[in-house]
Amino acid sequence: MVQKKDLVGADKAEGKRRGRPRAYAPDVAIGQALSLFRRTGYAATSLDDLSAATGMNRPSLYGAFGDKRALYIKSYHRYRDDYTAGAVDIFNADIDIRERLTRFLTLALDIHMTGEAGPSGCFTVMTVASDAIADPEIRALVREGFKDIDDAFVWCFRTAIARGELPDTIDVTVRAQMASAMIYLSAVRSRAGMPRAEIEATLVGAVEQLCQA
Amino acid sequence: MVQKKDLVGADKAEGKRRGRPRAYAPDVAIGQALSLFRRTGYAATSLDDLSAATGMNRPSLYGAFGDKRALYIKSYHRYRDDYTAGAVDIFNADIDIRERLTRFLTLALDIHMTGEAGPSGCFTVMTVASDAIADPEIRALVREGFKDIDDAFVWCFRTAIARGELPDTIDVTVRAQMASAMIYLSAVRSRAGMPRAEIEATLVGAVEQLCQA
DNA sequence: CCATTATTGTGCGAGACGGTACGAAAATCA
DNA sequence: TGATTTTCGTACCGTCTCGCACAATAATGG
Repeated sequence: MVQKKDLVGADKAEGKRRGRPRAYAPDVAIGQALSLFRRTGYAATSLDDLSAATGMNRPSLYGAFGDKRALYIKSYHRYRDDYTAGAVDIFNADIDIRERLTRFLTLALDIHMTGEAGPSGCFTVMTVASDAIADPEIRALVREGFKDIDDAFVWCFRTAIARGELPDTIDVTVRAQMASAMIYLSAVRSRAGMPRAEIEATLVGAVEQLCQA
Repeated sequence: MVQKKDLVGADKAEGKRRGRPRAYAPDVAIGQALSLFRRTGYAATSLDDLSAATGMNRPSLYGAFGDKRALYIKSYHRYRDDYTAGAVDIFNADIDIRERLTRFLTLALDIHMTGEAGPSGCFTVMTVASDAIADPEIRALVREGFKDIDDAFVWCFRTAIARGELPDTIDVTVRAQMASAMIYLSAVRSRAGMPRAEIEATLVGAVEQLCQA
């Protein structure tokens, strides 16, 4: 949970920094903060908890990332970056619609299932369900996140039509949003503690249903 | 937000109580607590907030419902009761599968859209996304809630097959869970602030898709 | 009219919380 | 070595938090 004090490698790109070296790697700390935020949510996660999880004391935490809200937003961006990194391969792969949807939903399930103390679910859904959604900036991030997923699935179905795998009579928008809904299902049920196999079976069945002509 | 001090009618069924009369109606207070919990979540809602929302001071709140956790659980039961009350009519109605699914999803959307300061979403999804999910009892309640909705949709599709509206070759379980997923979509997107018409259009399209032979 | 019962509401106390000031520590630079 | 720069880490502030003690209040019972 806590970073090692030595061998941080914080000064990888830039030349030797002037003062006392940092005892942490900022990107590692963000990852640990993200883990904790995902497990316990925004309000229930204290700065002391974050301090313990990152191995940084509160002032360092504040100095490096700003206040709790700023750290949360940085964690959110980290989450999104991790997510999209995994999605790129699926976009580029030369596979049919069933395979593509399956990979997307499996990727989501993988992410939702991660967590040191049980599955943590989807950070975006966590955020929308928290009081943090009252914050306009966070609200905008969340909506953007949902839209990106919708767009990804729209692209999937359009590509499938272009490849002749589905007729162009289907309602691409509706199918894409139903696929998004299956991600919400994965998020919610994984966090509720339902067994992975059960959720996976549902997703597989949904893919089949969504790929019907 | 705050209950009127007079004309409570707390002593409706039981005979005259002995001591000083209550300045609140317990069921009204639970409803107000539920509203607040739905808006701000478990951790971010303080007893002071609940006190202000119900018009009861903290000691009365504590004496009447126990601590915050107990009040949350009571609020959850209230939410479920309200929900199921609306669902009964839909179960009993002599309507086809499209109409039945539409009514269920519209009922869900109605609930998710309620809230004094914008849509509050689904209390069950809020709970699963909060740190309260670490509590075994609350966890069990949530899973039970999800299962009930699944079962309701399974019943819908089975009934549709029995009425000859759908072939018995469809995967009832998968379709039911996809319908549940559309409820999660309603919950998540309403709280994210997406316009009702947009969500409604998605639900309508999904019903059509789910009722395809 | 007084005792009894039940609730109200002020107000307290110990602790957690977010955030920050300030001196100690550890590096580089001259 | 000594000055400078940057970070670390203790210690602290004001506020909020939950939960409860205790007296005032308002009803009923005799």
